[in-house]
Amino acid sequence: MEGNQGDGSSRCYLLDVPPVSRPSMAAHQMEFGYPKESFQGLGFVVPPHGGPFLLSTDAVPFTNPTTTCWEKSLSKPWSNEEVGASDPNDQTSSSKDGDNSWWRGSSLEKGKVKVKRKMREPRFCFQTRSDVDVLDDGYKWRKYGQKVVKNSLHPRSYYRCTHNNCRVKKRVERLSEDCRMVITTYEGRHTHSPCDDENSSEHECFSSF
DNA sequence: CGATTTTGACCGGCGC
DNA sequence: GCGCCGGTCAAAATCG
Repeated sequence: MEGNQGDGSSRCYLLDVPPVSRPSMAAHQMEFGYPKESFQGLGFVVPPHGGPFLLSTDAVPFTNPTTTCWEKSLSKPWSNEEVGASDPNDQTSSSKDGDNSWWRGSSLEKGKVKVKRKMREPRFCFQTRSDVDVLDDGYKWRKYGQKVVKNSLHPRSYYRCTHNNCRVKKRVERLSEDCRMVITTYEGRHTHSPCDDENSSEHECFSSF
């Protein structure tokens, strides 16, 4: 167990999103409460365009008592078999096997080895207090599944970035103890900037990182 | 009409 | 080896 997942670059952060938060938070998004350097210091893998994911309009700093930040313990160490590079920053690893077709890629040879796609993608887990499930982080997501998981009363939703070359995924689930708390887990890194998706001028600020 | 969501089935990994 | 569980696929339904 140990020694294998110490590397798991999964971090969790707790943010506090005011109840008025709407699916369009991005309209008035702002950087977390802290500079992106903070994330890097924590082992955060910053997406190509800069900072990680922008979420809350009311992000609280780590020093705030209501904020928790923990490293997500992975039951599965995301075996990084050969996906090699072992460096999540190595973007080539993600572009080599997927040739951008996440939706058709595996439809073929269904009976065969599905894929050894157990690559260790960087994962960030945010715990936010919000009444909306999907926080608008500037990217466009498409839901591809929903599952009821064992330890949670609420179903977990699976989303993928709709951008062509981007295979970033995210899982969204609510805490069973507190249905106002939403846990969003991002997996992978975007190969594009948010405004690339939305092409809505509102997001231009994203690319400034 | 195209894009997105829903939903059940399928598959692989892991624990027992 | 078997069963459980999480994650993904894909067809159908729904939405804009």
